[in-house]
Amino acid sequence: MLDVSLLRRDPEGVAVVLGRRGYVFDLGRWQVLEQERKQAQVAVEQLRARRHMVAKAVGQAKAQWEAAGEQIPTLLAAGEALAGQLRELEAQLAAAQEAIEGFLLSLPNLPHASVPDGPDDSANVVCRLWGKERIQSWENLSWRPQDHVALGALHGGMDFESAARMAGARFVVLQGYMARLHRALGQFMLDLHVTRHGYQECYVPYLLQEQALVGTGQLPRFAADLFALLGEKTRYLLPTGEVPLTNLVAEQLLDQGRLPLRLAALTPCFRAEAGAAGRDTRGMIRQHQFDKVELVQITTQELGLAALEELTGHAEVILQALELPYRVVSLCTGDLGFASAKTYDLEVWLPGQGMYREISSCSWFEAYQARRLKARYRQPAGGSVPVHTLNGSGVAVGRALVALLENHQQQDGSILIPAALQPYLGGIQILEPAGKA
RNA sequence: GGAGAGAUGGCCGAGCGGCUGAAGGCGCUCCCCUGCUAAGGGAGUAUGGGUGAAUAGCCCAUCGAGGGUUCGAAUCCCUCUCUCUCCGCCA
Repeated sequence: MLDVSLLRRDPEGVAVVLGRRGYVFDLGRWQVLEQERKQAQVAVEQLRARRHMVAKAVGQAKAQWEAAGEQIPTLLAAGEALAGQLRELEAQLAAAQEAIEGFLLSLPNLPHASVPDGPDDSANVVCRLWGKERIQSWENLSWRPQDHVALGALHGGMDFESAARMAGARFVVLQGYMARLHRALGQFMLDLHVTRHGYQECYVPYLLQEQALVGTGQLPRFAADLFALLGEKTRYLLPTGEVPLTNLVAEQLLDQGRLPLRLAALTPCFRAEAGAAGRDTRGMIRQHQFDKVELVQITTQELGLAALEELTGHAEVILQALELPYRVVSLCTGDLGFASAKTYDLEVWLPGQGMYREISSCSWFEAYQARRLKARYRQPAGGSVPVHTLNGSGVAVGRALVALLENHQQQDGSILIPAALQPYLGGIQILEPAGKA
């Protein structure tokens, strides 16, 4: 949610900045809503003030019965009339406020000044590249690298058919060392962030109520991306660990000394992928269910932007440790997520497909989520202000598995295990295709 | 699932339908005192909103949430949510 006082002070300026991300701010509608709200509010408050006076006068008249007792019936009648008027005006005010609330929730965040302008992902800016030599070595190869689906078939243990039979499209069953490799990746990542980057490990609910998803910005706009559960009370499957982790500070007033909070969790994620019909149907790239290590930081206004660089670096360490080439991309205004002020995507190189694919997305929400969540901190000078929230994948487990298979394959289809991961696989250094060893 | 108790400010905790935005304590801030520390004395200390040039006034809202009764509700009634205790069941 945007800062309401900023909207009141400078709606034209807000319209310009929102225009950078291709969002058309309805200035006229905002002004009408605001005027209606203001009118209704002033009227209601004046009436309430009069009601207070009357009610107080009744009390005083009763206290001095002999002197003022005869005024009571008049006062009661006046009060009754006021109460009737108030009822009507309060209904008007409530309607006006509801309209404003809905309007505010529908507005995306303002892109930060450092975000490049552009209409879509073609205008994203590559900030840096890691593992260039590795990518070049793929180009000089005498044999053709396979994609992870082919490698999965070769090794066994990656079963899309069984998954489809029981769950439908966009699911997978992993078995044997594929399943173990998947588990090892998640454990390795979470351990690294906890022991080396100072994140607090969290275990969180996977079923969430509407309010939590409104807080982080998935609702009300993106309900179609979520899985909702049937039942007497609507709950949603988490689309990302961001939602429970960030909601940890909802409705909280934190001491500045406790910030920044660094939180991490390994959770499944469930996405309806409603807008992606027919896209990435092959393999494990785009699934309805996947695991992800999520990093969340809760910090101050001063530290917000720097925390984005730090958090992105934390995600990069994972890819470096797994020896996976990647690039860091600054999303342009047109590609920026709804709630984000600035986002870096980490795109891993997939030699089997000859392209980069997103494996992590690190975003700084400024105070946008915090206002929705009512998450504030107390400043030493006094006063409380909304926190800044950030999150990033550190990283997506399924896609990491894909990247690992494709990047560490040998000509015979065997997979070399990076040194950092070996302790999580009982010291195994190489996975041989089924039937070969 | 059954029976009962509860939800008040940063925290703990009092609160008769009107004079309670809310006693008292803790914490915090400032001042005084003591050579340092500890102890002591004094003052202050919620949030959001409206109207203001204003971080000045004045006004409104907020005592878990939402309804209701009333001229007037933290206080009475109803519904919901959550917490606690006991019983049952369970990984």
